[in-house]
Amino acid sequence: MENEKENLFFEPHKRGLVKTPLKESTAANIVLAEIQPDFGPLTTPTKPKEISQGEPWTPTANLKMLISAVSPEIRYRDQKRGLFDNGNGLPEARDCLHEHLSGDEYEKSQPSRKEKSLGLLCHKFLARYPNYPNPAVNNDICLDEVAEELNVERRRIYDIVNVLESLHMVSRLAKNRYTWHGRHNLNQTLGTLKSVGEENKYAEQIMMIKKKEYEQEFDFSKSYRIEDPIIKSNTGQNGHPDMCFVELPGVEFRAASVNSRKDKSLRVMSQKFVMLFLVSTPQIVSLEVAAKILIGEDHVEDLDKSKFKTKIRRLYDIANVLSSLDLIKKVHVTEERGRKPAFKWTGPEISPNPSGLGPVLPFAPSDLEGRRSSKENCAKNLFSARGRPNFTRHPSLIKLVKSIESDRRKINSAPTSPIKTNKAESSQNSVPFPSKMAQLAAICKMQLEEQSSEPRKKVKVQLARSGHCKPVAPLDTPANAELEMTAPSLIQPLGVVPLIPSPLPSAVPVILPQAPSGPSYAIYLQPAQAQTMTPPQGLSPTVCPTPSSNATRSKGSTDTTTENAANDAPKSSASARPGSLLPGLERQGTKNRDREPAGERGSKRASMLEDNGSKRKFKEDLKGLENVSTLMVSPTSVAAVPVGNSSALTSSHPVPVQNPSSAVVNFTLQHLGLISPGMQVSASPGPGTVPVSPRIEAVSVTPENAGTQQGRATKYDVSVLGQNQTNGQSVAVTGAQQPVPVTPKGSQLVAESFFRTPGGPTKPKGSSCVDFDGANNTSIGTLFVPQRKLEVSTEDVH
DNA sequence: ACCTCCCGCCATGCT
DNA sequence: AGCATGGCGGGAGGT
Repeated sequence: MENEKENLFFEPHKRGLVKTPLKESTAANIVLAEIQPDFGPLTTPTKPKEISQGEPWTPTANLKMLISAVSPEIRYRDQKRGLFDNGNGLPEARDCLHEHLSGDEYEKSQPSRKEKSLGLLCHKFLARYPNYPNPAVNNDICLDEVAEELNVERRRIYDIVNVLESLHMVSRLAKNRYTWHGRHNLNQTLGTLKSVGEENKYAEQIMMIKKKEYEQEFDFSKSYRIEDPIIKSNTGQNGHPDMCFVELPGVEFRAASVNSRKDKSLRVMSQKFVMLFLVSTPQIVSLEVAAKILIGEDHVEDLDKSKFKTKIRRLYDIANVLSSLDLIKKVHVTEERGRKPAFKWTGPEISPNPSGLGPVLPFAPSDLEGRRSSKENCAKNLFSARGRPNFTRHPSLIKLVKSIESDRRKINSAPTSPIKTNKAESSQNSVPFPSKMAQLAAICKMQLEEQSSEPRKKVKVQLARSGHCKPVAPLDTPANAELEMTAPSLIQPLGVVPLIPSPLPSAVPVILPQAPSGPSYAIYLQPAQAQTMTPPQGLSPTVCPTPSSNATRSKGSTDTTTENAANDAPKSSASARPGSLLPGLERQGTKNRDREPAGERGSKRASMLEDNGSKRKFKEDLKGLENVSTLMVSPTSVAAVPVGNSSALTSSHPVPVQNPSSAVVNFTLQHLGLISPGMQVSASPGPGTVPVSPRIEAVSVTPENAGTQQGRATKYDVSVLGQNQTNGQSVAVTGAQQPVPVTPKGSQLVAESFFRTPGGPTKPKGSSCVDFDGANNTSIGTLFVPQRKLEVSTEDVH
């Protein structure tokens, strides 16, 4: 992680490949990762120690040292590592060592549970490979070797690889062999997942669950049950396709065995989990909700507690890997029920790349190439699957894929690399260290960044500005940026949020045509399901935006204020892939991310507002809301256009849905009391647009591993509900995310935050937020929700 | 006591 | 049969 830079174009662990005895490898040593690029293939593995500790020259290394100095835990770990290094993986050696130790000592020498965590292991694993591998090089991964080198059971490697596979960061080549793709396809994959998530109406589902919860809450007599009629109905009827696995051509599973595998549950779960983040507005997803949704999709019938528990366990596994990838980070959402573990998306903001609008990040030359041809391929086999989700592809496809890949390699050889160098920074975040250290780490990081990436930052800022100008916030993402450049016309104003539930064009699975530049994705559906998919029907009407949130709010209001969330977004994202080709772009994405919270902040305040309306009343309100929602916004549509993604709109909906009428919407909202009279939701992103976020529930998000993300403690109020609120989304789309045209100030802020945020010591709760981007800084308006008044303000609260 | 999630049994399915 | 995969959930470490 930390040193990805170095890894950039090195062949992924050749050493491993050629190396004979794995044992020598330094499993432990690699911990944070730094792999020296040049281990010769045949050379014996260099001692990890050298590697890991001798990185002084790297900024990362410095950071580590600092952290280590400060953190006993880390130091301890390092020490252990040292031990191992000495023993160098030879079990015998280690044992001997242990023999000399007293029980106590022995214990200490034993890696603690934490040190064996999947997250850490994943970091080690990732450290072995460059984020953006040179396709020309051999990027094969031998699971056995990796397992040995990392000193873990192969089973654990599967856990990691399966998740990576779900993101197309690796693809299976053959038994025991995978190919490392790194992040080349990541954005594209995420875009696809987002599209699929939208189609699946995950946003709606989340809302429903939330709603249910609220209702239950108020209904004391009811005990909390996982099984929900709603869910069931959703899954069953709403055509929720039980999509199995979204593949990216060229990266698909090649081994028949794998393809045939029953469910690929971990992989599928991982994708779905990611989808949830991508479609929810505050990109925060609680494990509980995620588990319910995932279960719901599968077999609602069997929902039971044990299943739920199991699901949660799996989600933790997945979350650990995703966290290592810096795509999410753990937070806590405080609701009436108390603190609930949740995860916040910290990955790049992405725009759906469904039908063809370009993939999110077409930049990489390599990708372009692959994409080109992939489209065709995909389509064909999609349907191969018959009874069960079949991942098997037609032979011809395989050939295609191969050829594509070879092309890709040729093409890619030089490409991307240069810029990527910075990634190290981002990865650093991932290293888990005590939250206490987080700040320190953040600071260090900041410093490092400043030192190393000044130029880049500037770039980022610039991009950000441009992004602001863009109508839709999401556009800020790299992808968007690209879009903008290439096809400005495509971009739609925020207002464009489709209020009309549009039947998903893509209903049938299948292939998501890529933009010209991008490859298409094939979604394998169960045959039966595929059919179902089409009608968005059932659910949409029901969706009730916020009601539940309100409820929550009341109770939760108390908590609400409290938290700080880390908004590391700016930093994390920025740092995340410094090296990437699209540094600037990515950062923008980050910005967007940051922005999102803005709306939430408002909600927080709202939370403060007290309502305490009677439950009954609340319910009534809910009902009203529901109706409204039905009337005005289809969840689906909302979901589809999460953050005002122009691309999404265009692509997903063949016919750009025009906002029926912002006036109508406003009227409705006002009428319902969802927004204050003064407020306006405008269809087009413009100044004055009011981002209204229905999420009433003010939830505070507390970043958990500050360490990972550089924990800056910034206050970040998030309404949990926001995740799903349809309404919220719809409304939010309008304004919140897309701040008005960028004001100079805004941009400045951005820049500022960019630099400052990370390092900033914890801000007192109240403070803050400045980190978000300028866009947020404007207070937009107040949203009234039944009983509660939500203040939607993007501005910095203090 | 609850949250996390490691660990490894064992089913599944390919070779 | 043997091996690769990976579902699954008991139960233990952490807080």
